[in-house]
Amino acid sequence: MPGPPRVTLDDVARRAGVSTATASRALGDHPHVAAATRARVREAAEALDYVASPEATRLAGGPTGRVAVLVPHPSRWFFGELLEGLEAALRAADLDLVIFRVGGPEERAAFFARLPARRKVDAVVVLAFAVDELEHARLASLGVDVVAAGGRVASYPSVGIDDHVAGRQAMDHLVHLGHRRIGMIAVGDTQRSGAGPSGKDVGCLAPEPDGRTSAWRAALGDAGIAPDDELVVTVPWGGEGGADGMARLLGLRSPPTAVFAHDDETALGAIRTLRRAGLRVPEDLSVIGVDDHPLAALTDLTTVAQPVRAQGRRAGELVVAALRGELADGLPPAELLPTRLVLRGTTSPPGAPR
Amino acid sequence: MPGPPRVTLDDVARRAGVSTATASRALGDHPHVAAATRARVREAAEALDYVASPEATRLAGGPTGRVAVLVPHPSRWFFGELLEGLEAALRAADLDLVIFRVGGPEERAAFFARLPARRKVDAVVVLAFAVDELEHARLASLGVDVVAAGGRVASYPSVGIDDHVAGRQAMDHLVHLGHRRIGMIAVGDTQRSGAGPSGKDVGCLAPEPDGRTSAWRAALGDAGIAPDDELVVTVPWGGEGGADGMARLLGLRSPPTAVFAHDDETALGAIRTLRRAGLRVPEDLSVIGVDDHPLAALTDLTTVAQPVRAQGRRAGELVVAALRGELADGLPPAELLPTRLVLRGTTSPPGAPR
DNA sequence: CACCGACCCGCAAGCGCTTCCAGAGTCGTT
DNA sequence: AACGACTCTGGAAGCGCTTGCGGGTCGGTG
Repeated sequence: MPGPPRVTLDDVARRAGVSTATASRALGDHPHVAAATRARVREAAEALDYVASPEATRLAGGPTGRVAVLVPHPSRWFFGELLEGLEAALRAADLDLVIFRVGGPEERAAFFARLPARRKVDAVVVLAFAVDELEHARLASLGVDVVAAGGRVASYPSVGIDDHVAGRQAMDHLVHLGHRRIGMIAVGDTQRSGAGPSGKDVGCLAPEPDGRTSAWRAALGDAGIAPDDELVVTVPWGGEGGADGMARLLGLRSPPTAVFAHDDETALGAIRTLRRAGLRVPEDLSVIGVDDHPLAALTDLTTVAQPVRAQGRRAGELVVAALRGELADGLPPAELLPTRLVLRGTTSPPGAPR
Repeated sequence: MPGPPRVTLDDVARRAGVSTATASRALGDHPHVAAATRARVREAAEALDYVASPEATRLAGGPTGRVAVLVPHPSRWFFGELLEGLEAALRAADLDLVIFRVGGPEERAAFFARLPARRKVDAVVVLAFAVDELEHARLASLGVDVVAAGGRVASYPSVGIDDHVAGRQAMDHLVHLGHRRIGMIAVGDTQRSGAGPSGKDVGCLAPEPDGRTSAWRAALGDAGIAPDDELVVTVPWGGEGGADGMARLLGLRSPPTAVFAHDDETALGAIRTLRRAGLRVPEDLSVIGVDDHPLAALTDLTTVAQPVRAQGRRAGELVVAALRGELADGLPPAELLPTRLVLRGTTSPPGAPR
């Protein structure tokens, strides 16, 4: 399968009647190339349907035009959405996106040990997971720019949401409705959360209070309610986790009248448990999540919406800026996109139909 | 950001006391290299933590080690899952996955017009969408192998499920429960469905009866029920589409007692409409979908499960085989993975509580 | 004991592109 | 009118690796 005869830069140059060097400069937007010449070369390239060989470009010192993205779970809505935004932004800048799945600890270890992205990309985007010191060092050894999206990793430019604020939006809503005993289903999946909002460390492997959980505590405190740690259960990510968490909460001597779930899928799991237990939502128990997953609208779930795709897009833009060397030095920028409470049918005042 | 000083093959060769050529052959498992020499070179490479520059390797005649994947909607579970399986299979073969989003017609046109993958990849994987003749030609001009996953594209090796069989599993279940008036919510999104099961054409843009819809008709026929075309509504993909479809079905003079939705998300949308209309599921109306989306389990939705990730993985394996030139000539293989009815709580005999 | 393969190995020619360096014009200035 | 300062372009040297080709070595034959 030799494919069609490849068009080389020399072909373009010849057709445009210039040298290879000039052709290269013309195509590369270098200064000191007459506008007319540049146009002629462009035209020739266009006519020949020329595409530079990434290998040769890179070998000769140029950029690869590729960026790697480290994604824990491509099949989850959150990551898919992030990926979609990222791809759009990078594609607009003519960059290709190479994906590397780093799900479980083994895959993760394998990735950082072998560093398969080595010398293949110009930048790396880390999607929503904490990076420990060792990993940070390995990444640094790649010698490329790194950007984090969907979560914060101190020391890298990043874009995400303020988990604490999002958590407050959810909790305050519950508190305003009159709930006093509010449970929280936290997710222990470190893959999912980034470093804490004030995380000074490179990463956080210890389950240091994540923003959403700290919001639970703070909201309660502000309302003059003593936080009861029994009301916080930590489960693995996913619907089943949420279901388990709810079951545990229901098993308490004094169950909550409302539950703040780490995210929508967890919330949906919690709701299934409630339904199976014969409890009505929101009459008997209110539930709120975070994300505004498309299925939240379908299941009438009250939630705190976050602009996921926009986070991906913005991260892509940061990458482009970094590659152009346009990123200001000093503190890496940490952009926080706004979240918004979306009222639907799974929350109501305690003990009262909506 | 120059990164660490790179170790070249020459360094390794020098350390092993051989020429670059020999070092290359030793590392590349070529014949005609003395075992002792090979060992010495290996050792030197190991000691120096040598990693070949993929660029140089490729430039010198090798393959790129990259494969492109064309995906319509990365954020949808179905595609994410496909991607995940694909990535795993390719990574195992040391191939990188470059993603190209080809959602709307414009993006699609842009992709095929610019053919950005040209010379950048060794193969292309098309995820679950039909390819028209023009596109097929463009793809062919890339001179690379093409594989389809999650849907069939005649003329390319592919892996997917038999939509007709899956549809029959769903429909037969409904028929066996005693339903006589069964509606179908089909999805008009051509992105989602591949060519019809008997598609001889390269692609199918016209909404030729897709497998699931033909199954609706066939199952009814086999049960001695005259198919009423009024009961088939076509909607755009997604929960909202499903909700609309259900509303239309409910508006019929004689509404169905059961509904077969194209997929789980559509089914979930349909259920929302039912709930809002005050109808109970499955007591008043049964609903079944296809996919076994993780949220189907959470919402207790009866469905026909399909092994999505496996489809991706298998497609990856086909790519690897193709790259090795191991694919038998002649008819491109079209693998069909099995689907399975998953009984849950949204179906029951008509007019009777479960 | 001379001769022929089989085996290994080194030399060197690229793969396609970027970039340093220098040459040839073109202007503007004193 | 002459000279420096630029602007634009071409020549050529790699980037790191693969591979065809030819020259040594060695063991095995007649």
